Formats: sequence, C-alpha cells, structure tokens
Amino acid sequence: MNTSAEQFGGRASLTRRISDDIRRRILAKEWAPGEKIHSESELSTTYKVSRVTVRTALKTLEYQGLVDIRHGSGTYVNDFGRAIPTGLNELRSMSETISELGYEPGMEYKIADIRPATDLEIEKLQLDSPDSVLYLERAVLADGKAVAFSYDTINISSLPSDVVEEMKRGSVFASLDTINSRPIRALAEVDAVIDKNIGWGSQRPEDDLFLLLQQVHYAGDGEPLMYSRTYFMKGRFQFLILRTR
Amino acid sequence: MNTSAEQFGGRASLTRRISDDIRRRILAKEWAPGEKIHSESELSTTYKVSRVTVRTALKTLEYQGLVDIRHGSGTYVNDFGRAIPTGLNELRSMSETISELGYEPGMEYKIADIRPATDLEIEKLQLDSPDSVLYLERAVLADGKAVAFSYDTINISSLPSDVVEEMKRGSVFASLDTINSRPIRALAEVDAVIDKNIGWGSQRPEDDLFLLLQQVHYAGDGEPLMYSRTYFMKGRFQFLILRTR
DNA sequence: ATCCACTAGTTGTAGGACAACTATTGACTA
DNA sequence: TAGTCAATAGTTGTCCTACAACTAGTGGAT
Repeated sequence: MNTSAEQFGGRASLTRRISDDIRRRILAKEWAPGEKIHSESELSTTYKVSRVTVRTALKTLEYQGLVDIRHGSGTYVNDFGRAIPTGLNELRSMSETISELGYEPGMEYKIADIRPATDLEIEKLQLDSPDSVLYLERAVLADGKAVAFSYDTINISSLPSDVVEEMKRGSVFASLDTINSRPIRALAEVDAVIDKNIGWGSQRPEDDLFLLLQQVHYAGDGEPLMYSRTYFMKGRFQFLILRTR
Repeated sequence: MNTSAEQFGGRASLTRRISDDIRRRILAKEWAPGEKIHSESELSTTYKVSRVTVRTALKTLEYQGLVDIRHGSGTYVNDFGRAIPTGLNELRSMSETISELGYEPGMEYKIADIRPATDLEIEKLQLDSPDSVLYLERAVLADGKAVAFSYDTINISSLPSDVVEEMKRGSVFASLDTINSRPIRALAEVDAVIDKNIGWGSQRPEDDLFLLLQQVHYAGDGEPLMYSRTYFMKGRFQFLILRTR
C-alpha cells in the first residue's frame, strides 16, 4: 500500500492504512466524482479485513469531505475535485501541500538560529523561562517563486541535537518524522495584516498586504512542538476549509 | 437527549445522537481537559447501545478534535475547549457563533431583494439561467457593534415562498431549519482584501482592510443552497481552525 | 400511465470474542 | 535502596455473524 505512515515505521493502525489507500485511489480518479465506490463488504474482502475496519476508514474519509455515505444506498465520491486534499483541515507541511498542487516546492533560508525564547514563544510553546529554541525565517517557494514568508519557532527541549542541526537546512516536518514525533494536531488562527516589516526580496507585495496563518503544532502527547507565523501573499495560494455539521 | 437534530424530526442516526450528547457533556465540563472519560463498554451500557455505536460516535469527536483516543489506555478530553465550538471547522451560522462567544448577536439589513441571478451566482449555485435568487446585504452585529459585512445569495428555486419571505427579516439558517433543509456542508475560501466598496456606516475600517470568507453551503443531497461573502473587520473576530492528520 | 408490493443490495446497529496495547502493581535483583 | 521485570487488570483495535433499516429498481395490478 505504501502509505506515508508506513514509510516511518508502519505503526499506523489497520484502519489508517486502509483509509489512506482508499483516499489515494479516489484522488487517483479510480472513481469519478458522484460515482458509487465498491460496497463495504466488497472492500472488506479485497483488503482482507473486517467490514468494521472498512467502515471506520470510510467514516474518516466522509469526515474529510471526500465521500458521502448514504444509508441503504452506498458510498459516493464527492464532487469537490482537487479542492479538498489541499485544504486547511488536513495537517500537512507547506512542501507537501505545494507538491500536491503540482508545483515544485522549495525553501529559501534567511535565518536559522538557536537563541533564548521570547516571552511570546514561552507562552505559546509552554516552555520554561531559560529554554532555547530554534528560530527560522524562510521564504516558501513554489516553482522557484515566493508564495509566503514563514517565521517559525521550534521547541527543541526534547529533541536530539543532530535532528536540530538537520532542521536548519531541510524540512522541519521531515526531520521530526525521523524520530517519529511529527505533529498530529495544530490550532491555527487566520488574520489579514498590512505590515511593512514582513518579507524580503523583490517578490514581496507593494501594498504590504498578507494573509497570516498563525499556528501552534502539537505532538501526539499534547506537547507543543512549533509556533509558526506564515504570511501568505495574496493570490498565490488558495485557502480552503471544509466545514461540516 | 434533546439534540439539535431531534428538534426537527429526530431523524438523526443513533450514532449521531450519542455523539451529540457526549459532545454536549464534554463542553459542559463534565470531564476536565486531559481527563479520561468513561470507557467504551461503560458508555455502551449506560446509553443502552452497542459498543460499535459508541466507538463510531467517539471517532467523530476525535476527528472534531474534542477527544484523543489512545489504544489500550482510554479516551481523553482535549484541551482546546473554547476553540472547538467557535472554530471554522464547525458549520454554524454567524449568530450562533457570536452567541457562543458570549455576545448578543444581531443583523442590520441593508438590502433584501429577489432578483435574477448573476453569472457568478449561476456558476456557484449551479442554477439555470433564468432563475431568481434572494440577495441580502447585511451588517453582522455583536453587542450592537458591527463585526462584519455579509453579501449573501440564496438559491430559492426549491423553497416555498413563505420561507423566502421569512428570510428577508430573520436568520437564514433558522428559516431553512423549519423546512428541514439546513446546510450540512460548506466549502469556504479565505482571503485578505483591501476594498473601498465594502461595508457602510461609521464603523467600517479606514484602511479598507477585510478578511474575506467566501463560501458555498450545500444541503444533504449535495444541492448548493447559498453563496455568501462575509467581510470581517480586523481584530473583531477570531478565525480558529483545528487541523488534524 | 400510475401506483404499489416485492426484492436485491447496501449501510446501520447488535453482541460476543479475542488481539494488541497501556499503566500499574509487586516481586525479584543488583 | 534503587532499579528491573514479569504478571495483571483494564482499555481500545479488529474480527465474525446476524439482523434491522433504508434505497432503488422491478414488475405486476389497477
């Protein structure tokens, strides 16, 4: 099946692996939007798992907005096209998202320092006063063009130093993956800002207008891992949110 | 149990009713954040339903970010208390959200007309060309103070005329409730805009800066019900999104 | 042409069983 | 004394089988 979860240990639950695979098949257009996918019994035999597991997997996809499960009728692929998989509901790294949109992701590092935490960072990351943090300022690139400027603070108090060194150059999420502590939840806040001090280079907007995504990422045990402010430039990125009842 | 679903017909599934009730109990602080709630078997006996039903209900709450289910250990209440019910993940009317934040909601009507649909509206609402729509321009009030300006287009092609008349004055969501066709899904897009033509009155911002929430609401059968653009004034509203894997 | 009982197929819920995992306890060891 | 580890009780994950509830289509009766 080769899910992303399997790539770092194969610890994902059976339900998760099934869910990931059906999701992949839907995004690969195995079924057209509006079309009915295989029944739960059929899927359970082909995957060689119980119907309970398939049901749980499908419920996840339903909540993600990918499918619509209709009692007595079947499970249908929703017609939101490629909008959903790039939405804000799913927690993904910027690189992953850009890559899924069909662009070549990139990062341009401006600052990568270890320094004492500020008061704001101590509060957001629930740190002790003397703690040091890894602070990054980067431009997020899609096909070589800047789409956002990111100001990230990473809680390194419980990270090995070689992993921290790696983060100074490569993807933060990928580095966290190697020690199996990728964030599983983030609380994000969106705002519109006009700020002359944000961004750099020739590609920053003249009207100083940005869409700010401010978020704290949490590990599985609830510990805050990263506090990041990402300033998106207007029109270069689409922010989609699926809202459900 | 008195869930919102029961109030208009009681057609909600058993799982849904259980899920709603446990959610209510969590938000009512029956268990403190971080605390372990009753086990699945215990819940299944007290609710007099099968463990399957309880599990499915809890899975929903987990996806909504309310609880954390840990294999072999138990189900724990997450610490995002106030963020969840007012976040963008949950589909609620503006009035409901404002009310949950502790303010007195209100609406100031500027325009409420029935007129032919524009090309954009025909596309967003998947209408036939000659269709008429209900168009509203309103200021959203919290404690009498404007927090946003809303430009809404409602698909009235399959609505009785008395309900449409009601919408011209009261809450759109409430009117849709009376005929059991409240939207269950919305696809929202967020953007930052500077626009001199948005808003009115003394409370509109001088810098013309707004956070735009542009969304299409869908009914249970997938039919588009409403296309709305809401322009929020900076700092008067918090946009929270819970992101999960 | 309309209505309606019937039916095959599908999802929803039930109950019982066992596997996999977690956290705690308490005996054993260095 | 402090640390290690096996045993254990409790909890969630998965499986199996069965039936209830619902949907969409079929085909006959009116």
